[in-house]
Amino acid sequence: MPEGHVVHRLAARYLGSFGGRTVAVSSPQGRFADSASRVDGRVLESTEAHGKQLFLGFGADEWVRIHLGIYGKVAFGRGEPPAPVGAIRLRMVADDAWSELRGPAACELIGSGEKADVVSRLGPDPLRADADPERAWERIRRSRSSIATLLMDQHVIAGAGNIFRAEVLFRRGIDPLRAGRDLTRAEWDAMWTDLKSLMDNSVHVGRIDTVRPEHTPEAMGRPPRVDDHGGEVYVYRRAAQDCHVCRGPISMRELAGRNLFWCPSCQNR
DNA sequence: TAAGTATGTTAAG
DNA sequence: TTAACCTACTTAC
Repeated sequence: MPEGHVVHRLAARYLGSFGGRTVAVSSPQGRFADSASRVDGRVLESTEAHGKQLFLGFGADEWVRIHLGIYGKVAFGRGEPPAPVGAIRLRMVADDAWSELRGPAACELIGSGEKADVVSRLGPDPLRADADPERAWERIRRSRSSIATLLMDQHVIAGAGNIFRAEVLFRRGIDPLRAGRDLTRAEWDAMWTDLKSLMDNSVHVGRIDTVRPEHTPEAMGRPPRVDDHGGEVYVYRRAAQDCHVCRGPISMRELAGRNLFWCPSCQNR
């Protein structure tokens, strides 16, 4: 379930459950076993999220870098940890808390230099206070790639994924296939501001809700909608369904290997 | 039992 | 542009 908001929530949760405490670290599945033994019994001192990258800090120079990929999940609990079930790559246990990481694309122990390298390759993360949207704009304003492609490129903007991309483009009325260099500065500023507020909200509520109050099914006099990804959205995974605003059909096509959703009538700018 | 699906990234061609 | 790779769960046969 991983776009950037999930990763920021995980950083807070790992810190809340284990920060400043001695933790038992293991890898029941085995693939992280050698590295786990090197931080086993140490104190988890800090956690950081940069886009979709999660870092768990042990001492000044040892970091567990986690990237959930498309399947990765973390379960947390209190009290005695359950017997291992399935492929648990990273298990962390303190005296009264435990966590289990399954299915990450990456889980590795790295030094602060490698961590800095990873972070330096990322674009600004709208969820971070130190984000500089100007860096993203410098890339976008020169690029022939579509804005839809650019929004998913972690070197341009870090943390947005397929849902935030589809939803912010809808909310700004922007045709996803427009080239980055054809966007105006005002359009970019509005998009960044909107993306930031959508992502901030998602960190707080733990799901992606993007539908404005005036467009909810209730406000539009329509039956409430149950979405299996858990949030209220305008276009994501709503191919061929009615647009909440104009009631025309939502479009879908594949773009760079990912499904792109948009409303051709509302997104004409 | 097999196939299909998923909010992602990387490497090979 | 395509395939490979992480894992669990749902649906079809």
